[in-house]
Amino acid sequence: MVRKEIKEQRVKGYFIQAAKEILKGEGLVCVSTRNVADRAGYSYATLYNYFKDIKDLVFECAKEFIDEVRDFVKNETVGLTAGIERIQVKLKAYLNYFIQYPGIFELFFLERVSSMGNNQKTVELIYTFLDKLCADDWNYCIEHGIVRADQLEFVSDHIRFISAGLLLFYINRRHPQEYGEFISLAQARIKEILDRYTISREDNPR
Amino acid sequence: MVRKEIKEQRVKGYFIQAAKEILKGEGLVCVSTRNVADRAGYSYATLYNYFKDIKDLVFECAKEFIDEVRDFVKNETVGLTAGIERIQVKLKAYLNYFIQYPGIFELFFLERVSSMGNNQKTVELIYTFLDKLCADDWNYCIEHGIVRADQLEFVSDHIRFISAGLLLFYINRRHPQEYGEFISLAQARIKEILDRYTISREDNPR
DNA sequence: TTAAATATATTAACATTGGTAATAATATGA
DNA sequence: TCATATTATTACCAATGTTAATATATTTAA
Repeated sequence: MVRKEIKEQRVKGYFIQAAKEILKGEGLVCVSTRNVADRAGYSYATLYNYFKDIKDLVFECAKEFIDEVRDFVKNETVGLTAGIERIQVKLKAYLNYFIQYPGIFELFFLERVSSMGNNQKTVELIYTFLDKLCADDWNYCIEHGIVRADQLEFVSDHIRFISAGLLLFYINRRHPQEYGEFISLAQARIKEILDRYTISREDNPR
Repeated sequence: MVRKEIKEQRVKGYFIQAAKEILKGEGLVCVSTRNVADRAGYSYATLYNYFKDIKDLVFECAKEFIDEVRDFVKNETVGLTAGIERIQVKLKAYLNYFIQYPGIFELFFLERVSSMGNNQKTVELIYTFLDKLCADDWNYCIEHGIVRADQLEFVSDHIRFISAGLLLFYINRRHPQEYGEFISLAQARIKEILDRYTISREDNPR
């Protein structure tokens, strides 16, 4: 019966919505069965009719947040054409999203892998997400001789590590203390990496 | 009375020792009042006569682990003289320590800042630790014109961010999957950064 | 040395978690 | 309408952090 599945998806959605709201507002630590169920308008035990356990629910949220980050970044880059400059804008938006919702940074990068059970696919999705986000731009850069194809992996990995490191210290350790300082620091650092691994237009033979 | 304080320190030490063992072996998640007290040979409530709460105990451990990492790194660099090569060796040892004891990485970098209460000094100690570890070497490099003084902060920060990012993805996300791959990746990346910000001996005017 | 005072440790209890099983309520189909 | 299947809830359990009351050592003073 299809009607049954529609209903099931609907109720699942209520729980996911509630958990997402808590994650965004109060962070992972506040996502408890009681808390989520209260907000969804159900008893906490009902949650177990729709999710294996609380981690299962949290990872359903993660999946949806991936789309949300993508949309957020897309929204910040409307009208821009592919290339190094757009990578910088995308990265800024990417960092800003996690600063706005530290709970989601926590969920994406800090949550213990042990607690993810069989959600390895979601973990992989998160890991490769930044690369996919900038894939068009990297392709453009390679096609136009702005980045050497054999250096692509190194530079994109480098940016991934730096971004995670920056966010980790800013969100989790308050270094630097001010947002303005963080963002200018981050941008300078990203610019430096991109400069290092790109061939400027003047030098570009084509 | 001094005797009283000696005894107090002694019992405190038993709890800290027990907690450290659990942290090293099973990680932060297993450090519970009951678990620690059992291992220390006391009731769980006794713990509260010596520590404000469980986080207080955990941060006492953190302080001791800082010394432990320092010793570990020192031990791996006996006989080496100050300079870029020693920084590389120190960084390798630093990374290896956290890979050997992921629970301590978790404690140092992943534990929520909110749960640290008034231990801001310890947080600061952890944050500046890597710089202090390499301070002699950086000084040597500046004095010998190997590193430009005005670039020191940038490069040492860069290394901090990259190290944290590398460890985060390896320990918490299993990327890359193999230790061998991780260490060669990490070393290549650190070497690249150091090369970029150092003036090679041949180029060195002195 | 022994009784009072102090310090230390333990038990009992509470609240909050995640999670399960039995039960109640509701919807579905003949 | 009534039996059946589905869905939600209550009542529980075990583990956690934490506190208060109580028991047990230890020290101090007579």
